[in-house]
Amino acid sequence: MDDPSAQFQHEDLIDILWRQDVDLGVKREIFDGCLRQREEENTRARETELKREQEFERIMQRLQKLDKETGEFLPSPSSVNSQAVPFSETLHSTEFTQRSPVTQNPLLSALLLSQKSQKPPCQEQAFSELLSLPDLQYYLDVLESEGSSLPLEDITEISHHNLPEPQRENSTDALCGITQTISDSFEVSQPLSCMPSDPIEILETCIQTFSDQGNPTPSPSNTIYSCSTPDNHVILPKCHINSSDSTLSEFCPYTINTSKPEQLNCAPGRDAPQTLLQFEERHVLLGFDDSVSVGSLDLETSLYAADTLSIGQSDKDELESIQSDYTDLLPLSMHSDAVEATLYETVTSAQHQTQNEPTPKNSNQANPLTTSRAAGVRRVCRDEQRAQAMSLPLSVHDIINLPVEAFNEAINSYKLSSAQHTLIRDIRRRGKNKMAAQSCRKRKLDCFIDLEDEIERLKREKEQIKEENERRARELQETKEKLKKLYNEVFRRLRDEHGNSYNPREYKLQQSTDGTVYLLPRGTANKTNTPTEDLPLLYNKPEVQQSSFGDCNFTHQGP
DNA sequence: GTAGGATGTCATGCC
DNA sequence: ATGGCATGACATCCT
Repeated sequence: MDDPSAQFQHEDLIDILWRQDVDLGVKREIFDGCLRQREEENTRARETELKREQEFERIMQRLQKLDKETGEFLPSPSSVNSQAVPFSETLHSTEFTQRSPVTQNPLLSALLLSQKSQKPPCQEQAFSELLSLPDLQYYLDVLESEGSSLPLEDITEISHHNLPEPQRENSTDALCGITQTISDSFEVSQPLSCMPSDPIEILETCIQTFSDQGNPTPSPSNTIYSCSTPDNHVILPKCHINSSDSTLSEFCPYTINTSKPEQLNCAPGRDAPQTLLQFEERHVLLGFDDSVSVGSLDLETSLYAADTLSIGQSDKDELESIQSDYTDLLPLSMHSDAVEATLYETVTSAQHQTQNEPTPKNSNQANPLTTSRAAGVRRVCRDEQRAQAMSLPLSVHDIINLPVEAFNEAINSYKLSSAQHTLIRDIRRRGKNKMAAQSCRKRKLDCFIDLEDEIERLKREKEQIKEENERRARELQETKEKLKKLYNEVFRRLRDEHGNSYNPREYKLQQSTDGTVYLLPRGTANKTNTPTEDLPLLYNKPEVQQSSFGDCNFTHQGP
């Protein structure tokens, strides 16, 4: 401490800290002795290193900012500093010394300071060695000249290429050493956002970390904030995610799973809180975004938020998909009529509002597709909700549509309870019957349509037949008229052997089936078509007789 | 409040 | 015997 003013400030700070703890029985020598012993150990080297540490601090700040490339949400510079600054600097913070229960406890404080005088120099020694490297100095210059926006890899690349050949390997090693040292010190390797924002927690973590230096066995507190597990599962105490805990949501980009996975296969309890909790955890496991999975409140918020926006068709489809997912995943225990009505109101409200038109209540202009879908939201999903509630291993679609053999193999491959077995059979039966009913109704409708078409066709055919009949009746009438005229003409020209005409009231003409025409006296009922010998044969085959009646041949027989 | 359409579900018979 | 299909009847929901 060559600078008298700096030393005065240091002494002043010690006095302030001591006065805070004097009521707790801490002697002045605890502070003074430890610090002075430490000051004696470091002396001038410490002074120069402090400068470089400040430089390094600046570097670390910029390195944290550079981490934008990973898309990670970085903590505030204060928390970053808390990680990057050596532990001795942290202890000098008045905020920590005033607030931390560790430093407020004289025994812990003394122990802490004694550890500080022993352990931290190892860390500081490493920093000193690193910062004393010539290539690191070059790296600092590069940082100064290139600005703070370069990613770490780029900076490494630049420094590596710009460095003289012998220094390149050392520079890379130095950077790796820096990052390794930091990660070793705090066991925070990936999302720094998972570090606690509370300085007290940071301090306690650091204390535990430094206390465990040299002990390879990870203590719970050592790994409690570790975010670098391979499967990205954040090891944290129970983390309740809800809309009110926005801070935690921000600082926990990876959702936390504290339940065993196999628990999700168990049938959920009937009590709503537990079901809701499992519902949330299921979302967590499925990797849903927090904004969607935080619960019904947020979903409703998102749904209603969509109300105020003018969204396109794709958005509407997505919204409906979300709604479908939501209703599909809604546990059966939540499926009371009230909840159902509320849900439906929510869904239909969103749908109506997204169409930017007034609610078509009791209006015939309601979009049939929308209303049909709205009804379907409730109806179609019942079995899906039951399946979800019973944690059936097959989807409803598969349950219904799989062939019998595949279906039996599938359900035999799982160990299902009797309730699950019954439900899966019922779902298949209902699904099959549902499709059968739909096809049956469609057939019936088609049948009605076909019958109506047949009725129309038959009506048209009937009209045609009627017209044909009328036409033929007219033709028949005309033919009859012609025949009557012809008959009268024939009868008028007919003569007996004396040249007298026959009386039409006494005789008539009749034609047999073989074409022969007979003159029959009226009142004679010739039932047969066979000509008799006593009947006058008026017309016969030409070779039999010739008569004088026109061009016809008559056979005349007297009465 | 009521009528009517749409749909789901059950019961039953048949293959 | 079993499963699927067809269909009438009823219930429910919605307009």
